[in-house]
Amino acid sequence: MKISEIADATGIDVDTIRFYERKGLIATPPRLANGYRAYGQSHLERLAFIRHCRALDMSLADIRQLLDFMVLPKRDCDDVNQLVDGQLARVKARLKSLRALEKQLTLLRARCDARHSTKECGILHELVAAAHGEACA
Amino acid sequence: MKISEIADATGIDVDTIRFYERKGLIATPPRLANGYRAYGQSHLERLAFIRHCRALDMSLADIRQLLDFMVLPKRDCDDVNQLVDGQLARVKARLKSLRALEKQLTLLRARCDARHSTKECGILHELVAAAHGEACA
DNA sequence: CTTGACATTGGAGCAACTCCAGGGTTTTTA
DNA sequence: TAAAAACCCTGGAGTTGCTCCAATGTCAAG
Repeated sequence: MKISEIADATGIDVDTIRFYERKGLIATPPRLANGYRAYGQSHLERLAFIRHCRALDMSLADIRQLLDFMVLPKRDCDDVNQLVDGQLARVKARLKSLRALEKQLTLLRARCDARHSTKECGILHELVAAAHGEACA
Repeated sequence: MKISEIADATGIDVDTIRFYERKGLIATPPRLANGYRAYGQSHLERLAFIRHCRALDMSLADIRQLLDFMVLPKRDCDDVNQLVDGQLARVKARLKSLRALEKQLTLLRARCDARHSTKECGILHELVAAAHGEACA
């Protein structure tokens, strides 16, 4: 497989694949006579795995760990569990703060629907006032 | 005010304040005889405003726009509204994808509670299988 | 035989900081 | 009073996960 073919097969950008190689996430593939990278089944599987984990928003560092776990089976999989737990915790935390954010922004947006001069803009007023309040709190 | 004082007052890191200055988000403050930056009330307000907007997860580019709107009042504040709407849309989209993510991760996590060899780890199996499915879909 | 699509490399750029070295200044403490 | 700690300065590098670029080489089709 040439790089664009494996890119199509995995849905990962060509540049990104080369980037993963530089980062050591995938093995450097053998080359054809012309110097083109020649990928095989193992690369495809590894890249598909990476893509799936990235879709779960895992960091490359975490993914690297998971890949290591697979290659070097340790005594137990507590490490894997911890990793997923950590990721889940991060996602939950981010969800919480985003929900608060949505509320704030919705309130803010409600401040301005009618008025029509920037000087009088309810949103800007609100932002300034809120900033004031925060600075002096 | 010296930089660490305004940093304390606004809750923004000293390095970040200098970074904002380099980026042109705040005016370059006058200097004391010894070359230290000397901030005044206007800087404080502007920084507090920036901090508040950052807390709403707005980009520096958006914040720059808001600051411009305040200084140069235009005919109406549709621009401000659009900006906030855009931000709200981004937050909502991110929330949606994070909720899906949370579900996925929770399911994944449920795969492994008991088994205890990495070779047998339900999570890893699941990730590999899912990646397979995706690659062949 | 030229045109176009692909491949290679190294390096720069993005956001939004964060940290560092290597210097100078001011304040505190012994 | 002197040494130590805490602050300030600058310019630049590092972070994450790509993304895009130029300059060059290779290959398939019309």
